[in-house]
Amino acid sequence: MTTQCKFCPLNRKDAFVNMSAEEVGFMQKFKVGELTVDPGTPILMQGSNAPQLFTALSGMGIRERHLQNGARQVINFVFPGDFIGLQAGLLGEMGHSVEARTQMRLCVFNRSELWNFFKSHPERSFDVTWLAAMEENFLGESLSSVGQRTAVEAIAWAMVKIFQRGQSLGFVTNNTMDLPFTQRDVADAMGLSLVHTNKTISRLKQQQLASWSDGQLQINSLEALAEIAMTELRPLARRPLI
Amino acid sequence: MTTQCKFCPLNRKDAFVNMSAEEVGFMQKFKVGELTVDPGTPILMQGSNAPQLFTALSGMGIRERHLQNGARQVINFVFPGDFIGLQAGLLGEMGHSVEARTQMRLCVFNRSELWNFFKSHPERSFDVTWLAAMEENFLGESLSSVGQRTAVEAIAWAMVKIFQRGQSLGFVTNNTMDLPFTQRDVADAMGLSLVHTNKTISRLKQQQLASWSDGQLQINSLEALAEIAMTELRPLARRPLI
DNA sequence: CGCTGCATTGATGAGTGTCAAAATTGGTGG
DNA sequence: CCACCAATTTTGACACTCATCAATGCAGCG
Repeated sequence: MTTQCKFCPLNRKDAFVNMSAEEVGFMQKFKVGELTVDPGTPILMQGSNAPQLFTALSGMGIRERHLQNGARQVINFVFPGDFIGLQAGLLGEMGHSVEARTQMRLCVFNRSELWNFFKSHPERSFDVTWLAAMEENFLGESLSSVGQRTAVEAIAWAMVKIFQRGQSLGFVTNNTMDLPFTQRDVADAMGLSLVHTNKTISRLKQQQLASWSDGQLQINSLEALAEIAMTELRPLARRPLI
Repeated sequence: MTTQCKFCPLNRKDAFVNMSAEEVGFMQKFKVGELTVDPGTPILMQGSNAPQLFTALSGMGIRERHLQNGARQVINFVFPGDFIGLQAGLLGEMGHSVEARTQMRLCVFNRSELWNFFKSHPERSFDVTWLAAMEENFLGESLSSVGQRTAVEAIAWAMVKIFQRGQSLGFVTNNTMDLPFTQRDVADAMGLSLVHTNKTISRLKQQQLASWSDGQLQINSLEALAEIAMTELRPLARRPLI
């Protein structure tokens, strides 16, 4: 027997909407197991018709999409609480791959149950849709970054977004959090070359705004970064857990 | 009394999943009216908390997002059958604006009814989520275009996507369809400058691949374009109508 | 100890952006 | 029907951000 949902460590974090005991009970039935994967492990493959859906319990990863010429676009970064596989669950095919960047613990659901989900628990299906809308919203912001922001602006924006997400999950102490991603990941996320990304990051470091080395991201002034990124610092909404 | 749903012209197109008479009846109650707007009219505003949701019945438009420095990212193009306002309906705030590019006829729903929707008609709420997942998928593709494709590739990609959508809606005759967008719209969609977009389009015209002038897009070889764009030509899935 | 992957740095050049102006189109009113 | 205006498209010249190439350093690891 895997860990019970009522002991789920995420449900206690205030980044998330708390579930009622009844809801937890229902989710428990929906859950079919737990999966732990090592860094680098592919979790879902672009184009695949995966039978399983996941919620990230711990660890981080990336969503990425490959083009025919080998180019890679990182769609976004995966944090604990993220729901993985919505596209497979609904469309029958993933538009992107998901890959672990740290060791990750995943809560596993059965895709075939998704429909029961909608039928019997409208609140929960509403939550799924809420997450989808949130994702759509975020991708719109990303698109604006890649399309309209300069390299510095884009990287400042990415740092702000990542850092805020980290804060909400309690990953930040002393303005510092662990970042398991490579500079190539960030470069591919912002549509920049690795070299230029590297140079841009060092520029931000010189300006004492943010430093990222040895897998540690330290932000000196989130406000200053947000200013550069032309984005507003707003507290993140509480997310529902699936 | 506005036009009845059972006479909705979209429901007959084979781009869409057909609704049962019972479903149509339910949607009829959900519908609160119809709205016709002129080209250039803003339909929803970024940041607004709109009380109404729409389904485009006819005409085209764009979703766009503005940055603080005035830059604009076109998120995507709106075609008949598209559901507009999901973010407002679920998140309470739009992440982007929607603006008409031709005269548009819109089916108007009341946002406050959305929850009843989920509660009483799981199939329909499933459809809403399906559309959200589809949108997420598309935005991932767009992100890849803006981030990884060159100017020619990106514009070829955009043409393929628009043309395919046009085909599925019956807008194409003689390999030609009406395009009410400006080159600036396309430029802002692909993260390119207006000038470079213009020159790239003329290059495609010289190569006899596609010509776009006088609001008419003519595609000579969709296959060749798709090849350049590094994308596969797959028939579009039937979309549910909301 | 020699891999291999990642970060870092310098040099060079190409793809795109910016600027500016002319050509074209469409709409409006005299 | 013509004159005028605004919006859009088109073209040319030039500048610059950013990509590419290449080499070095550095850490982890079998």
